[in-house]
Amino acid sequence: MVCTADDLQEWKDFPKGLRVLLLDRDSCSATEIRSKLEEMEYVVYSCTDEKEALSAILNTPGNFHVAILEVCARNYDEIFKLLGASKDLPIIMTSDVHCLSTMMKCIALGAVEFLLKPLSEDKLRNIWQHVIHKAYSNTSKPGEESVASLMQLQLENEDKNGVPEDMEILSWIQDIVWEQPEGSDDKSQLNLGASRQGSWESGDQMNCSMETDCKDKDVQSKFVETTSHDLVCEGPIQEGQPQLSDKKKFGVESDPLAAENSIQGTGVNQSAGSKAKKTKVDWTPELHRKFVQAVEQLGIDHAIPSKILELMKVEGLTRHNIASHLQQKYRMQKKHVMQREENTRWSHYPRSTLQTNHLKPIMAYPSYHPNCGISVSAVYPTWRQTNDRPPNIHVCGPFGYRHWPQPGIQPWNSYARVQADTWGCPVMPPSHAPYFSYPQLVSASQHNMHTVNKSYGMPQGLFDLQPDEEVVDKIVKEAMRQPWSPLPLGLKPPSTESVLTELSKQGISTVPPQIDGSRSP
DNA sequence: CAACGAATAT
DNA sequence: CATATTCGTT
Repeated sequence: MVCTADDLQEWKDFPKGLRVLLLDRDSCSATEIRSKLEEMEYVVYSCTDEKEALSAILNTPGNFHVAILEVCARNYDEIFKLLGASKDLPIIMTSDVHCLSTMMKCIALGAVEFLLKPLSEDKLRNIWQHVIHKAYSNTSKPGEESVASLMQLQLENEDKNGVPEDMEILSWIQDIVWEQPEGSDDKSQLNLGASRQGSWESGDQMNCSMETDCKDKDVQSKFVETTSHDLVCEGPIQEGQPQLSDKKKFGVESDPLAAENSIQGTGVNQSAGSKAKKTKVDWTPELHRKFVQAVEQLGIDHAIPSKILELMKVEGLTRHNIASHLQQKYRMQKKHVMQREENTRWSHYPRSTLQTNHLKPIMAYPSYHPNCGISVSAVYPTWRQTNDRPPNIHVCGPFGYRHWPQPGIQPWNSYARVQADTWGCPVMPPSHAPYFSYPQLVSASQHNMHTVNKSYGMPQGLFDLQPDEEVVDKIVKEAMRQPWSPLPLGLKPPSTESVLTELSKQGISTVPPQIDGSRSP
């Protein structure tokens, strides 16, 4: 095979240096793609006709890690031969023609992904994932083993600062696995990855109708992701797609799939001419991620249902749905903040049981790096701070303590005009974080945190050191009675999720260990 | 009136 | 429980 799991393990700076075979008749487009790829430090071999590509693949097996092949009306047949010829090489098809059946055919024939042109950086950036997938799915079953190996990879990258625990790594992996830069069109990778070849039929069709309302059986497919925008969505939402006219060239019949981007569970409605999308919205992780992304994009201050709705571009979803979801999240956030609040008070004296043993005594004011705390927010990948917020923080009171009732600051449940953020983003000096907020894998149940963890594959576990429940409870209640009590202001360290997103946007796909600023030598 | 957030209902 | 629906405000 082209690239084995072992290769990957030893690969420094993966995916830099990944060798990409590029076939594009249009030299303009080829050049463009090439330069983008090269910016990401992929190594590109381009060719302009299929024969060349074919011989490159056949004669120098192992020379490429991944191929990007353009499909068009003219090379239609040859390209499929190419597809067939390269078993181990992950092949990404690309085209400027939006033709569903062609896409399907490509995928069915083994292409790992179909990217519609133009190929943005975002689309190209993650092509390495296919290499990984191929490599691991060839060695072992794609399931656990591969993840295990990945974990090992991560661990090896980790610079042994003792910070992350197994579970944390796991959640990294989860993050990585779940993390597709939104707005790009590449999420299909995951689906493909999960279900491997040929399963598109089930994958796609179910979007239409398969979802009968035999709910309650939670067996119901989670895979009704609302993701596959550009591939299939020709709904009203998307900007005009003139490409449709090209269909004929490819001999496609009328569009088989119509209401793609819609929420699942609409099976019921269909019959009635009107859209009676009354079915419950299932907030799948994917859907939720869209939501999250929308919120992030808007910035917490402006994340209101209608705007979120616009951004999510999910057909069938209503403002109410969003509002409801938002509310739920919001509440969750509030609750946590309050708890965390309390934790700051309780954390004056570091518990010995914590892995903070090797942390040195904390400085009262870590004026350095507001962001250095480890992800308190691991639990809240949701609310990324917006960058319009200056990095200097108002810390209330000395370390570990804040003057609690402090009049004159706005209520935390109104929209923040100042720094404080409505969502109650973490507000303590970053250096505190390690004391109480590691995503420890405490089984959340013992801490009454059940609401939080189970959803959306978020990293689990929160506050290791909780005072007795009733105490917390009491204080929480008190806090609720005094909404005017200000929260300390501060910055939230970016969530692992957003960090990873950002990194991947910058072409860094592995997680540098140093992002965890909390470790201490 | 529409959209919001909170409260309440399912 | 997760979502939907209702309610009072803006």
